[in-house]
Amino acid sequence: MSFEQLQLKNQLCHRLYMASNSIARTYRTLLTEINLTYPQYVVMMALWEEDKISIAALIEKTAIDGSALTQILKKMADKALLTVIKDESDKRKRHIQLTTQGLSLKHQAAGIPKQIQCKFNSIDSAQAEQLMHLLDLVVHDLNNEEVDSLDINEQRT
Amino acid sequence: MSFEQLQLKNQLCHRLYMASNSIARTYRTLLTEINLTYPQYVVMMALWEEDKISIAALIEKTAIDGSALTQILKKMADKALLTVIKDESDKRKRHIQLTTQGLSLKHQAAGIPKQIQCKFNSIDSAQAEQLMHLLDLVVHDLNNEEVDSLDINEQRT
DNA sequence: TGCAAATGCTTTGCATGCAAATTAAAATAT
DNA sequence: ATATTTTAATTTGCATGCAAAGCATTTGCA
Repeated sequence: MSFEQLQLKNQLCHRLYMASNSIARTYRTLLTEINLTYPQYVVMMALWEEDKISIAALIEKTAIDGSALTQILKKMADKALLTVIKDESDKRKRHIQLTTQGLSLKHQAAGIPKQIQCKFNSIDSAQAEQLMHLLDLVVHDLNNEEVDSLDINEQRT
Repeated sequence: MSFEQLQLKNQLCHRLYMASNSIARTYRTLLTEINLTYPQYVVMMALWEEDKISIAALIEKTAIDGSALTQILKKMADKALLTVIKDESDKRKRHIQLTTQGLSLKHQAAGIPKQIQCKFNSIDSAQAEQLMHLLDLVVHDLNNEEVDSLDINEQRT
């Protein structure tokens, strides 16, 4: 039996692990200046794009785990970046709304993407596109297992 | 001022975030069966490749943070997968050695890479290679900032 | 030789990510 | 109309990832 595939250097997953940690670490440094963590920054980006959305929509958009998001939103509310509003028509739902402070933070954050991009000296924009595309495929393959096998089943019947 | 770059869908980092989480989640399911977490599995892979290495070497090989690794190794020692051995020649150092049990786990884990690969239906091996290569570039760019700028300075003088 | 600086790890504190259990409210089925 | 199921979030418990501080040891140097 061969164990080559158990070698770390051959594993896509380990590359992803390292790359994801590296990038989070890089962001952390920049984000400390505006008092945000990386997931908090992701939430802010989602809300800067579309404000006053439901928590479910925020989960969908950010891909942050729901139970983690609850905690994150609580901290962000404590920092007066946003407000949690109960939906009167459906009392199970909550909506998130940015405060004036949360909105204005967008200007301070506007330079961050460029600062990150500056660090990528070995990759051109075409390669970045390619990378994003490949990562989308990975995520699709890993997350839509039930769906895909369902499709297969449907073809069978 | 344009805020396009603040859009989540345009961000490489968010792709990496999602992909890394997806893959960790996928492994988690498989690894539960052999009672390992993903970082613990990474440590095991490193040790299956080369046993009796120092903690520093393990950090180098796994890219796991040192302080986290201390905790992880403690738990793995509790599970009798490995032993921490003090280096008599340099009492600051420790070496990690697999137990018989830790060694034999390799056989139970041998099928895991293939099980993961089976889930990738949208990517062929060439694309996987490409992806790994691009991720290597990302990691290099983000981790070797000091080194690179040092090179530049050296060229200047 | 003697002591400051560098090493190799560990400890601490904080912020997730996630599975599983819980809670409250709304939608459905009978 | 009422019981059952589903949905939307929160709570809980465990395992990291990481920066910063702490601790023995070793090195390097005056």
